[in-house]
Amino acid sequence: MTDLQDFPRPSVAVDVAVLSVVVDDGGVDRLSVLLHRRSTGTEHGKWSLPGSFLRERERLAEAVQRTLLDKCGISGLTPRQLVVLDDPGRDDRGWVLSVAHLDVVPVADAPSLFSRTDLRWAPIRGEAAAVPGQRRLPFDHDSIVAEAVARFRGDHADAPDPYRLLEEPFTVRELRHLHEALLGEDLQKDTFRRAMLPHLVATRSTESGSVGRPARRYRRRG
Amino acid sequence: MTDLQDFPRPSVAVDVAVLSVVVDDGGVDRLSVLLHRRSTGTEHGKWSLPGSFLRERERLAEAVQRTLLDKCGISGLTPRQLVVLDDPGRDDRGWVLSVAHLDVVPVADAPSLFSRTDLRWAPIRGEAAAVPGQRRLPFDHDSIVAEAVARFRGDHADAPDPYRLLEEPFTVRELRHLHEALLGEDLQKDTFRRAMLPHLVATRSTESGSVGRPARRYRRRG
DNA sequence: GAAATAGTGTCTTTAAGACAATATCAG
DNA sequence: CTGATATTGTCTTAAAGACACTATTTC
Repeated sequence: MTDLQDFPRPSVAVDVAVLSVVVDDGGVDRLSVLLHRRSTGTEHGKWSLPGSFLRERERLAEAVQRTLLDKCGISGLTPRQLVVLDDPGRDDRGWVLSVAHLDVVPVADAPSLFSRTDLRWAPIRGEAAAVPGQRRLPFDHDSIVAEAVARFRGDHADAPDPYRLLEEPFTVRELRHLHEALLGEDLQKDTFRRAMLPHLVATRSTESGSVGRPARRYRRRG
Repeated sequence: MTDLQDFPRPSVAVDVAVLSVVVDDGGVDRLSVLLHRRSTGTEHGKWSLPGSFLRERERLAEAVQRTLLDKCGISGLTPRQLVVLDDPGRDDRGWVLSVAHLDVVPVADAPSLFSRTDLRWAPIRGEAAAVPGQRRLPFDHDSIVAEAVARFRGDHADAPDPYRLLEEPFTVRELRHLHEALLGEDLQKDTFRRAMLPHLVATRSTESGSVGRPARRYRRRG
């Protein structure tokens, strides 16, 4: 029988690209990624993706949830595995594999993180995080962000808000604005409505208070 | 600075679902997965996916290639990462993470592996490997096979033989037979041709020797 | 009623699928 | 020429996109 002790073992970390749609300085909804920086007294580290090392016999998803709770105070999300980064030179500290993850914060919860100085929402330009004064993210975090954004956008091609950024029930317009923000392009309202309706169930309630005909609210089907 | 020694480290393995299209007993082309069994003298282990432990500072893809060379005598393939299996109880020997991979053997090379008693091509039924006398594969290898098959089939929806099972140049009919075998369903010949032609470039050469109008041979575009 | 937004009818354009005619080879 | 298979024409059907009309609200 193979003895596990015969094999050298790498450190294993998890890194998370936490995405959401938040309002930028110009008042525009933008797909953004949550960055974290270590703060020791008055010293600040570079902005990077939240991550941490896997603990003994811990599941990867649990490690991600623990990381988000410890570093960002976020809970209740559902991480999705993306890819393993295995370049032996990727971390100066030694041989570290990192399992990259994607997770998503509901739009209602995203603004609360603005209050912290060790966290920031960086808008996505193209497929990369745009941080003033910092060209790139450390390690291979830029490629993780690119992978997360590509996966996230692809999943929105035919399903309504599959990551549940919106609280139910919502109007078709809210849904469309969300999809437009995260795809970075405008969508035709009637085509979008017809594509999404089969995946939605109407509720009794309608929007109120605004001008114009009130919009019906929907829930996701299934 | 974080000291890596503070963290317990898991063993990390790679497992590979090697797929190809091979002729079964009935003379039918079938999508199949390559299984391996340990043979010590007259004792035989269960059939399972080839796999091994990651070596110090080794890349995952290299570990896969080394495994295939050592256990199956195969070289020259290009492994693709699928998913990390992280259930702490998945291996009785201890805490072992496994990075599942998909790889593909060209149809021309697949038959040569039939000669070995420690290897076998198991046809895929549904999304699982069918092995007479063995209901399931050990560990979580059945789920790796399912994941590999799903990924492999999905990648064939619009691209001609993306994993390069066929040697160039090939006729549209050979290409269609390949796709039919791995999808497990018949395809309409004219629709298939029109879907694939944009991704192919015609060569000067045509098939010869068979009855009927000779078919033109093509190469993949790009 | 005017303005605004929701929701639908329908026409146009494009793509997919099916069927069948034509093309080119071996014998 | 006959039989076989490749290749293409074209008709039918379905989907996507665009445009405009109708519906329901606030003011």
